[in-house]
Amino acid sequence: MNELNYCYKYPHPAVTADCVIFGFDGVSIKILLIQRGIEPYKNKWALPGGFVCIDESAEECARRELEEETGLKGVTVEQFHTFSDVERDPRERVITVAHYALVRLADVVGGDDANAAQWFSQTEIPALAFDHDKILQLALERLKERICFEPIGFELLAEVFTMTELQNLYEAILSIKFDRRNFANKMLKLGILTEAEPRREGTARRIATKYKFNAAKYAELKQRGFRLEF
Amino acid sequence: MNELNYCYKYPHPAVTADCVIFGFDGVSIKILLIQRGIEPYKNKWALPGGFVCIDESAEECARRELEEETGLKGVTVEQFHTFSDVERDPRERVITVAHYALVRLADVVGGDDANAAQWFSQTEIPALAFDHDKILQLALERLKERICFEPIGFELLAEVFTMTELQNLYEAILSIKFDRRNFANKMLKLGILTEAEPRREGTARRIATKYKFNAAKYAELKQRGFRLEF
DNA sequence: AAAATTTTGCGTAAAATTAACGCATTTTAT
DNA sequence: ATAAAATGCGTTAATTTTACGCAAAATTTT
Repeated sequence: MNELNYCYKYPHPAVTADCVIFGFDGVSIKILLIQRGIEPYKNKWALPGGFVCIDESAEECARRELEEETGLKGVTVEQFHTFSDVERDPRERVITVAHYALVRLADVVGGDDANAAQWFSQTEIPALAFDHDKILQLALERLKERICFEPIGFELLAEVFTMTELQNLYEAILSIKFDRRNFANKMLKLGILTEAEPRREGTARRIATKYKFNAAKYAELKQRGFRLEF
Repeated sequence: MNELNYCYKYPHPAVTADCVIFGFDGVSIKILLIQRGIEPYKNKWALPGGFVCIDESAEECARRELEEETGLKGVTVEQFHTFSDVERDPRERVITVAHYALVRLADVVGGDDANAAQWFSQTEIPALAFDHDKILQLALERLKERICFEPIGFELLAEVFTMTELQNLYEAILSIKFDRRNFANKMLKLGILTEAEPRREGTARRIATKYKFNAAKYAELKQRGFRLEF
């Protein structure tokens, strides 16, 4: 079975969906890559992704391929750009819809049995297959822009976190240092954080306050036309 | 010649590029639509656009189709979303890369001979073919977001304009009223406007100052990491 | 032509926000 | 035990935003 069964009056490009998956280890941003098992670019590292089936949307494809290649399930991906240069792929004309997502590193361990999926720091990233370097670069830019206006950062942290952890995340993504006290004031004034545990009394104080992201409050504020900013 | 000459091992979707073209008549935002001459949706209004050829990028296709269908030449379009729902088109699986652009209405008149291309105000827009209503709606949202951070509005005005014209444009896009004096101060403080004509002396003063957008100055500021905001 | 209205330029003052930093105590690392 | 870093709770000055006044020039209406 190697027949060419799908025929059209005009040439059709193939369409793929690729994923840039971001994680955070407490210090720096991580990116999830897979090692290709077949030609072209065999053994090269690449973004997870694959061909869009005829009965699924690009987003559905991105999620399916992500699970197949890395074991990551139920991730909410969002498209950020479509790459349509004519010579992107040596095999045939391929247009790719690039997506990104933020995941908790803790949720990932163990998903990668058969597959060579691995997290890389930005500094460790090897040369990637196809034009995936370019795709990754744009994803990083969009992540920076996005985190300034929407509270997507919380998706990278554990459900409960300290203000310092949150600040480290923002500093890692934006490559900016904030004043600790001003950062905390700004975040708290937004009104989208809730204290997660009652503060301890008496003896042991001076333990960092734990917070949760309050999605309900954010949704309410957003509807009233409110905007995050950093 | 109606043969199916282009054959593949797996099914391939068709890919199109569509354009949301914005104009401004001094009072309200206009959108350029074309009337379809063939089925499906024959005689319905739709966004300019068409099938991506095998040797052109989506952006190149958008520009080509725009010229073919409306006579508009040399427009810089920018993609903003790819629509890939399975049932978008009754003929076959079609994925579309949606673009938008801002043009000066003055530059357009006369381009539309053979084609039924027409400008519509937001309130006049009829039900559109395919999912083009959805595409247009997202384009409007993106335009609002974008104009808050990048000086794209100048592309809609004549080269030389008054502060009041600029304010009217912002108010039309954002559906917000600004204080005239505060708006002018904010715009001038950005440092991206240049006075276009020397102000008249003596007798006739009190004629609105004319400005030009200073692209060079904006480029310089942007490189230093500066951000527009409204 | 006169009167009324709108547009334009040039401000000011109060309110709100941002930015820079102090300090004592507790926890963690050496 | 000692040094270094983290945490909570502020203050103050500079900057930015917001609301609005007023008179001259231009425009529209009567």
